[in-house]
Amino acid sequence: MAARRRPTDAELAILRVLWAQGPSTVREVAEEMGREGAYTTVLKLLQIMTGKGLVRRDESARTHVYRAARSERATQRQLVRDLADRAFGGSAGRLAMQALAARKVSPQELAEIREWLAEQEGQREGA
Amino acid sequence: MAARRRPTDAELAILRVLWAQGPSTVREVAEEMGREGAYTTVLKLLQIMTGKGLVRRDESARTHVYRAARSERATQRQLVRDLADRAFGGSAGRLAMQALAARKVSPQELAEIREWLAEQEGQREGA
DNA sequence: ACATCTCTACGAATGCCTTCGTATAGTTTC
DNA sequence: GAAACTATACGAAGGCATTCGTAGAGATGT
Repeated sequence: MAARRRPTDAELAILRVLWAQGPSTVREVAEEMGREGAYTTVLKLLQIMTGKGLVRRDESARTHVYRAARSERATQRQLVRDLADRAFGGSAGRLAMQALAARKVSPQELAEIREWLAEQEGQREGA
Repeated sequence: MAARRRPTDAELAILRVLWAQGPSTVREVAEEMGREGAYTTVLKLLQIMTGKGLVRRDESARTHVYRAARSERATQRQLVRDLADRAFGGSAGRLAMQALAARKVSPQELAEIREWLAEQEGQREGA
């Protein structure tokens, strides 16, 4: 198995479009990205990403359709783990704390965290 | 002012040593990093990092002493913001949730999060 | 003084990322 | 069927990251 590398910036930008729009053609991706992506640049990136296994390509039609190989969720988890390892001594908890301190957190997110915390405590008591 | 770029992997590895050990010579950094860093490689990196403003160099002695220009905290915050922007639509809260889901969180970290949450709610009620 | 050790500086090689231009082939329109 | 359009493939350039070798200045020990 190949060691998993994290997506580069340009690759991530493309993945974001694919996650938001679902399977897309080169043109659809390029247009969504606006001036940031000349058509052939996006095409080249998608070809490279296909080689890396970051996206899957449907070649049944002449105009190929690309989709993200891994879910947004899974990719986010990978990126978080990676950052935790590189800059937080492997501690996801400390990373989370920095994230909470770094920006305003919406009420909804606050509720989710409260819920998560309650879940954790429930497990603790249950054990 | 130059736009702030995030430290590369190799740069971050060196910064970790400087944060842990405090101001250090090239040799001290290289030895701490073990076989990962041939002496001149570390030297070159530190020279480049000096140019970028990532580290400060004390040249008063023949053997230069390097220290991190920014605190570990501040750098972590920058990296978290950066990742939030690139992969979480700018939402630090969602990043935090993924971090909490990604790895086991220690009891101490759990306590810190509980504390943070209480603080948030206190602010809300106080307002 | 000489050999030896340590330090910095510099250059160059390698490889990846990103971008874009051009070639080529299939499709549509008149 | 010719022209115009749209698609993929490919190559190459430019830049940055990373690594290491070598040169040369300064210190040290005998």
